[in-house]
Amino acid sequence: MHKKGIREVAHIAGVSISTVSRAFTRPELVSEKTRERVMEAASMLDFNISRSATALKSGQTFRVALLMNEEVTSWFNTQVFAGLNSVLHDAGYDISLFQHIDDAKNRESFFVNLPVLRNVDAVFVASFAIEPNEVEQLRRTHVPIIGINTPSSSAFDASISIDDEAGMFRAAQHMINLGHHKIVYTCSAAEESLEASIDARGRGFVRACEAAEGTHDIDWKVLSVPRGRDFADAALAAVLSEETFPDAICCQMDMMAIPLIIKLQRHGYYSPRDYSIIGFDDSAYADTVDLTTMRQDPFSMGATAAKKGLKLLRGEPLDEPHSIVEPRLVLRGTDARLEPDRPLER
Amino acid sequence: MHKKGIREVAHIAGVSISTVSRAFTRPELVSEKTRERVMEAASMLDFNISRSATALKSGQTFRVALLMNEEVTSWFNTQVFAGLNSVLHDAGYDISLFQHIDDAKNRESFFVNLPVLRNVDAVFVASFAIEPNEVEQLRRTHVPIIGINTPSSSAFDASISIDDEAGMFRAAQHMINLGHHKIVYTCSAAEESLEASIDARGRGFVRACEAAEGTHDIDWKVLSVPRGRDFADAALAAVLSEETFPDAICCQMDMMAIPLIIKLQRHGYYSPRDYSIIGFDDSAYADTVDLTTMRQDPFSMGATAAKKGLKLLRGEPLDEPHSIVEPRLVLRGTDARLEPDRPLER
DNA sequence: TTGAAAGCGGTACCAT
DNA sequence: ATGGTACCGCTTTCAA
Repeated sequence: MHKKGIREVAHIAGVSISTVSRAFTRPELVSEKTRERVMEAASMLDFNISRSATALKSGQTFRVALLMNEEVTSWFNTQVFAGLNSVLHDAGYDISLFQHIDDAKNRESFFVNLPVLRNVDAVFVASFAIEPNEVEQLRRTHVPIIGINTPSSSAFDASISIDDEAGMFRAAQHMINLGHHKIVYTCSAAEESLEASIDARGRGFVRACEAAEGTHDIDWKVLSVPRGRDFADAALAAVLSEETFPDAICCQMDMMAIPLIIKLQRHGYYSPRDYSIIGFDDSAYADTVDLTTMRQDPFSMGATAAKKGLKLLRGEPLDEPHSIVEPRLVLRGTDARLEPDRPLER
Repeated sequence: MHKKGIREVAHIAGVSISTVSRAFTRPELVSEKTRERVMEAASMLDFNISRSATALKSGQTFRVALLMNEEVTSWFNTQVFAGLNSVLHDAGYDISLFQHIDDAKNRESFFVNLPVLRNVDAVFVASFAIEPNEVEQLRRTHVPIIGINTPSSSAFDASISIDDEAGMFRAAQHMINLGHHKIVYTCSAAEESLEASIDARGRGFVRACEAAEGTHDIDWKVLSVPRGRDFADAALAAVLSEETFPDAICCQMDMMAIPLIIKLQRHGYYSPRDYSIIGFDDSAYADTVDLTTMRQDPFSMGATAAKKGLKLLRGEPLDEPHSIVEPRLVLRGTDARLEPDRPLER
């Protein structure tokens, strides 16, 4: 009872290995009692069909690659991963996670060695742009490539993206509609080499402000701070060192907005009493600090991407290969109308 | 150029398939120029060694299972996953993620069908207890089983756990040393059926308080609220409805402490002015709210577990199969000495 | 309904 | 240094 292979099971059950195989994968082709005997023998020997062998025989790998910049531990990436896994795991696929593709070295090595070549059935790209030549490299895998929040979707077989620009446009518009005059957008600077999906948000802000300039008395400004650990503190400093404190702050993401709210309190500025602030994401603690924000749902984006990938793998047609989802304004407590005749007291 | 197998590469390079195989897996056994020819042919045909075939031949699956209760999206689980992946990915292993093993249905189905049987090289169990009979089931996989923050480590081949009880003991002790009199512990109630690692924290709190009763004038209490989405609000209500507001709050985790700090402000209670509060985890935003807390590092626990798993897979001995790590007190701004002669003003 | 046998794409032993 | 060749464990015709 040392070797627990399909042969041993077949032998114990008194059938051929073909029958054992069928008992597991196409039970309807095997007679009731034969199947029972097989299953009994199998559980006696702790036998189970080997996915490796199935994979080899079928030509599939039952594995997909997920490429992301930064860590999987960021809110967005975690949600996307969980969403993908929620669909793919049950479909029999494992996710091979390639992190930090934003790092030049990793990136180079990934696209040159292409470890996924012949080793995954599909590739998912989360949240960053890939260069045309990199797309070309990826194409060599000859498997479906699905984008999730990638700046351009043209290179992908399918994609799902959130409309970052429209979302932030809407956020800024909301601030403008509230009657605010001095509006700032706080963001961490875009990576030089690597356009991320998130950078579109800044454009939405600018567009909304420019569009409103004719009809509203507004003074707007983009406060861009370096990336890195303490981008929130940098943003705080940037805001506090403005000549006049803003009425309204649009934040690139909740992870920027939440620290700002908390730390501005220590400097005597309370929202919505002294200023309105709006985030983007609706991520952890947004509800706790009562943050008005633009909600997106990366978990469901991951799940949707996975479903598209699965269809592609089965050769089924996609009714909508490239979908765009709109973030939704979630009104909570950090936005308030600026009353023109009742100036802020401090 | 349709079939891009090892034979085609061998043919184009004018060598045998053995040589192609060696060129990839044992390059030092192949002459310089031969290797070049092989690699050229390979890249021409977009060829790469198939992991499925390697897996089949080697008897390994190059896959490990990660079992967790709840979602992978929780702070702890995400960090553990990332830590595991940081080591395992480069070692050539993918992680097959089984979530929600806390759900009775999933649990039953998992341990009965045992989908991992013969399909993973190791099993990692994150943060929950498994019953003796479940361990027995798992044992049928005949692969190393590694525990991460599992209440008992005896059933595992290796484990790494954080000393939750000692950590909270220390946290409570710190509050006591600060001179606080009325100390509460806020926690979400333990799952009936499923002892989680985290439940040991409550015991640490109780032990610290009981030990101090003789020498200190303290009044302590455990405030347990139901699990679920709004456990933090429930804890808030529990704290506010105490007969006297506590001097000190020990929280089961930062996710409890952070909302408490923020929401107690709205009720006029500020830390450390009106009370001290200490968390557990040092998770996201703990630094932002300046929370004094007990730090643990689940990422590195994941990485350590992965390294142990890898050693086990190689048959190497473990110098310390079961390790315990101590959480560390991180002093920040939410704890302060209670001055006996200067009672709290409000 | 069941069995025999040919691979799937590598690896590694044994020769040369 | 390189080639020939049995497998690894399963799936899937094709026959019986």
